[in-house]
Amino acid sequence: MERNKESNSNGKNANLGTPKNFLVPIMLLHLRDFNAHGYELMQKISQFGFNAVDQGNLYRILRQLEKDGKVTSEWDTASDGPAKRIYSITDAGEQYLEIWASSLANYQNMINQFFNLYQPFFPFQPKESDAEK
Amino acid sequence: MERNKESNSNGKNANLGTPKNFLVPIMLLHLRDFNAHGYELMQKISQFGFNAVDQGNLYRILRQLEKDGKVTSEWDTASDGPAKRIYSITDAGEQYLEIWASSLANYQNMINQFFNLYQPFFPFQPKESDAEK
DNA sequence: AGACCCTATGTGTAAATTACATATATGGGA
DNA sequence: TCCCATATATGTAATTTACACATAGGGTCT
Repeated sequence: MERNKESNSNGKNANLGTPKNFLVPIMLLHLRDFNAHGYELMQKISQFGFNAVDQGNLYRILRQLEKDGKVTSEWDTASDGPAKRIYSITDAGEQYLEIWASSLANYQNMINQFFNLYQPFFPFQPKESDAEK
Repeated sequence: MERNKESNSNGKNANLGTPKNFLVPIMLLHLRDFNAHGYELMQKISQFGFNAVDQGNLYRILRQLEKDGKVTSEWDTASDGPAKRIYSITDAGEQYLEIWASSLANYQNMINQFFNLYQPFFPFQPKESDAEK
């Protein structure tokens, strides 16, 4: 059966235009500042501006990043609760984050271009609110 | 056989983080300003900041947009060369473009948040160059 | 002890999206 | 005629995302 298309009948448009793999740089960015396990990352990231983070996806990405040598992990069995897999970023991971940053900057420019063309007709203006007195 | 992963051996990272369906709002935006056929759109858009536009993808998107009632088309057999399918945006298309705009604004904020956290360590700064004198 | 919930990490798989290759046709110029 | 630029389109593999589900530790309430 067919899944809901973007614009479904109830008018909710959940996730138009989210960039591919956007979780990747966000995760690496957090891991650059502090080591963390998946569940912890998930909570921090959900306060980042996402509607929701798919945990299955998040754990899968972590495993893939590890396979690619961009993060490393080890079990923490000492602290309370179920064992946690603590992730740390590697040098390769930081370099990869740099590449991501330049890519995001590039896309940022595209969005700006979009709004440059868009605004003349419909002055939506995302931030930087009006108040021209 | 497996396709190239993002970061391939020669260091070229073609398309990290390109947003999903980004062609859609760009195309609608252009169609809002003037009716056009696919080939024409492709050329204008390739000057927008994309490395390359997949024409198969572009034509497929146009057909899908038409199926969804966001654009309409008619053949132009009068002018030179092969027949062109001229597309026009509909009211539904313009509304859809609005939704896209707010979605892109939202993502713009996320990127800004990203750079707010990223910069303290690595002052990449996408635009708005330094010169603090 | 058993039921229940929160933490924590994963796998299975269908759907959606993108990338790459290829097919077809018109018309102009050499 | 052959080639090239224009113009539209399909086939299909690879990638990415979404949604469902599985497993397990440890605390609390009864």
